[in-house]
This record gives sequence, structure tokens and C-alpha cells, in this order.
Amino acid sequence: MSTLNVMYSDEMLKQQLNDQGLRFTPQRLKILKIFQSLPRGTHWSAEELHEELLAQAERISLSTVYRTLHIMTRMGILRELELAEEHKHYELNRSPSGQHHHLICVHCNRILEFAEAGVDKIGGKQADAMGYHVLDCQLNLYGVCPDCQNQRH
Amino acid sequence: MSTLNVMYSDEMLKQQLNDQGLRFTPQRLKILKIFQSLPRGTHWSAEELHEELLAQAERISLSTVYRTLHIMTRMGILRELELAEEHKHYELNRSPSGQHHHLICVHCNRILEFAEAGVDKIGGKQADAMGYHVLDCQLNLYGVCPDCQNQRH
DNA sequence: CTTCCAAACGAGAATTTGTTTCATTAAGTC
DNA sequence: GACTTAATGAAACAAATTCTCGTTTGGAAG
Ligand SMILES: [Mn+2]
Ligand SMILES: [Mn+2]
Ligand SMILES: [Zn+2]
Ligand SMILES: [Zn+2]
Repeated sequence: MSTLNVMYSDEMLKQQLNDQGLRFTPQRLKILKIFQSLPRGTHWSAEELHEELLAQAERISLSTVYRTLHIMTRMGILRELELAEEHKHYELNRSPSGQHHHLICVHCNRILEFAEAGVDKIGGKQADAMGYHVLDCQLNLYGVCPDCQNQRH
Repeated sequence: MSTLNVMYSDEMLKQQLNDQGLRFTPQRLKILKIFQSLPRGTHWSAEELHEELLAQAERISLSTVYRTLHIMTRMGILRELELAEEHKHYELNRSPSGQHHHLICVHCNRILEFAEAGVDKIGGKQADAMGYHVLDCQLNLYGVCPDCQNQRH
């Protein structure tokens, strides 16, 4: 958790997997590479990741996509986001230094990111007070973006 | 939004519905009554609400349950929560005075509530800066509760 | 380098959650 | 009380995710 996950090398992934009794497979490496190649602010669903794999002529099943997303989330490599659509989104976990939060337009689903160190501090304090060990801290702001405010009828 | 929704009376619900061209039905009233009767900290899925209705011998279809949850969320009577399960949860909206956030155990799904005025302040500031009109501000802390930390193997 | 075994894989069935359709009912208006 | 249209219930449908199971393969051990 203290290293920047963007720098994950093949060897580091293999190490971290094997340490947990898990295996380093071409599928897992490929999926990590894809996330590392995405621009910041990209939040992909399992389906979107699968489509990209197909586009790159990688034959990785949807089952494996879902399995890998779960494992990498548990490992702290990815972050699973519950934004306001009917499916989950994933992004590279940039914590702690690059941690950020999300502003979601409930009309057009546009998502903006923003950094705010104060939130994580508040979250950490609250969790401590209740004896919880914090894994992730997500502030979601649901609202209406400027564009959607204008095209109101 | 300035009134405490817990006090919603039959007449207030009818008023607010009719003002929007919607109708005051026995089903909608019943669902509001149920949420008002629940203890704080109860977060119900559509399915759980439907089961309670059946238990009370109310014959309200699941379609109506979903429709009502959406409408009441849009009206600001209920709050829709994206906690880390595979379905949405609903609770009475107590904003702004009684607003609160959630601490979720990723092992046992236990949920604790906590109030923290600072979060909403930070959220409001960020949203303003980006021109968004905020509807809801939700801080979710994912972690491991004390019990689950102990029963670690 | 070969053997072995559990972990991981792919394919597809199954499940869960939520939405849509449509004929019927009933709320609100005059 | 009659009219209009929103709301309802039942059931079909759809999307997202999980499960099952036979096959493949990573990696440890010899
Ligand atoms: Mn993000
Ligand atoms: Mn709550
Ligand atoms: Zn928008
Ligand atoms: Zn727990």
C-alpha cells in the first residue's frame, strides 16, 4: 500500500501473487498492463475491460475478467467504485498519495475526480474511533453538472 | 429539504406528490410508513422491503416497490445508498441536520453510521468549485470491523 | 527436465437484481 | 358521477455477476 501501484512491474505482480499462494498468469499480467496504460480518470466496468481485451485480440474469458478484478481489488492493486450506475467500476489504486474522490452527475453520469486530503483524515479518525481497520475511503458526491443544469426544461 | 422527513404526515406526502402531478396512493403511503417505523441505522433493499410488506399482509407488487423507491429518492424523502453489496439500500433521508455516513465491514457487511459535518462542508466546497449542484454527499469507509479482525486465521 | 497437484482457465448455465410491457384499476379533476 | 391518465400487478425481459465443471497450466518438488 505504500508503493505507487502505477509502477507495478511484472516481477512485483508475480511476487505479490505467489506470496499469497496465487499464480502469476498471462491473463492477470495483461489486465494489469491495460489498467496501467489507461489515462487517469478512466473508470472501467468488467464489460468494458473485456471489450478492450477482445479489441487487442486477447482471448480472456469474462469469468477470468471478473475473477481478476476481485483478486486485484483484494490485493489493493485496483479500486472498486460504486458509482451510480448498475455496475461496478474499476481503476488503478493510487493510494495513499494519489487518492481522490468522485463527483457524479445523476443526469448524464459524467464523473469528475477531485483530491481532498481532509476527507481521508476524517475517515481515518472515525474508523479508528470504532476500531475498524480502513481499506478504502470513498467520498461520492451526487449532483447535477453545469451542462445538465442548463438543458433543464 | 429543510424539514425533517421523519415527520412526514399523510397530508404532506399527498401535497408533495400532487404538486408534481403524481398521485397519492395507499401503496406509497404504506411504504413511507414502514420506513418511518424502522429504527435508525436500518438500510433496506427493495427485496427486504417487499418481504416486510408481505409479512404485513400488504399485497404490493415488486414493480411498485421499485417504482416507489425511485420516486421517493427523487423527491428527497429516501436516500439511496451504494454500499458494497450487489444491490442498493434505502433509508429515510434525514438531511441536512441528521446527515450521516457509513463504515462498512467488507467481511461481514456490518454497517455503522457516523455523523461528521466536516465532510458535507468539504463536499459542498468541491462541488461549488466545479459548478455542480449537490443532491447527496456520501462518504463510505470500507474496512474490517473489530470482530472480523479477531477471527482472522 | 519431468512429475504432480492445486489453482486458474474458458464455456456456458444459473442466479440476482432491476426494468419493461401491457391490460386493468383507481386518483384527482370538473 | 364521468372522464382522463397515472399507477398498479403480473409476467416477460434484460443486464450484471456468479457458479459449475471439465480442461489447462503454474510452480514446487524431486
Ligand atoms: Mn477515479
Ligand atoms: Mn444510514
Ligand atoms: Zn450531467
Ligand atoms: Zn466484520
